[in-house]
Amino acid sequence: MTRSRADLFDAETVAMADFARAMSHPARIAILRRLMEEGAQTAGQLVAALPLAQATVSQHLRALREAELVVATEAGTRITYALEGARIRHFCHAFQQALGTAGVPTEAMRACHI
Amino acid sequence: MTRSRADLFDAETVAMADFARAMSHPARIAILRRLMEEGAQTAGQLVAALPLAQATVSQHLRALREAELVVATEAGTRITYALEGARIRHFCHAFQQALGTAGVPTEAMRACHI
DNA sequence: ATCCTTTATCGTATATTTACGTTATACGAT
DNA sequence: ATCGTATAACGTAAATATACGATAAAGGAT
Repeated sequence: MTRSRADLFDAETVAMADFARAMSHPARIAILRRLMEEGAQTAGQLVAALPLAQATVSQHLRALREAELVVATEAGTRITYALEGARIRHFCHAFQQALGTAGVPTEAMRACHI
Repeated sequence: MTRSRADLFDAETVAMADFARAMSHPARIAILRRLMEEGAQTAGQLVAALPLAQATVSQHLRALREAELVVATEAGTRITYALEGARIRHFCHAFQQALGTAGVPTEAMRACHI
């Protein structure tokens, strides 16, 4: 990957790839799904819920923070994570727009019963 | 990643992560977007459209094939790639369902003008 | 038969990711 | 002040991903 990325592809394409990459590990998907289902959770709660060492979960949380898919708020010694709802929705929508209608019969085709 | 994956996470979570991983490189996003916008393309057309060597594009196409996001059909010496529309739609929908409504005000909240 | 085109595969160098033990930091409780 | 808890950051080994030249395989054209 010598020096590819922003130089070689347009910004929108790179942004979509970065978003997908942030989601490209089961642990990170599991974290996001859990935050969605249970609401905000502390790092410790997430560690307890995942089959990985604390250091590893912390590393995945950093990746999600850096991709701005979650926000962390400190309260004393605890750190609570919550979804960046707006940003996640934005990208789900972008994917839906860009790719989510692939091969869907058009109005005209359906009108003709093709 | 010593031996994680299917052992440690549920199938749905792994499937979503695998889909995201298949999309996690700008070249692969660019390929998918192009197939969406221009319709099916030969490998050669995709090579011409991307700032990467033929071998590299071929490798990205294999990744997309293995993730079943595209299908290849041979015609003589040419190989034409097309989107696996149904599968892509399925996952765009799955992400929308699982994460795409994060932080959206509920009916009840909106009714109360919160 | 020979040559050219098209595309996949091989080999390989480099970069990135993942996992985890260990250590550092910072807060709260005693 | 000391100790325990909660978390991030460091260091590092192993696995994967990325890029690309070179080569192989298979059709088509002459």
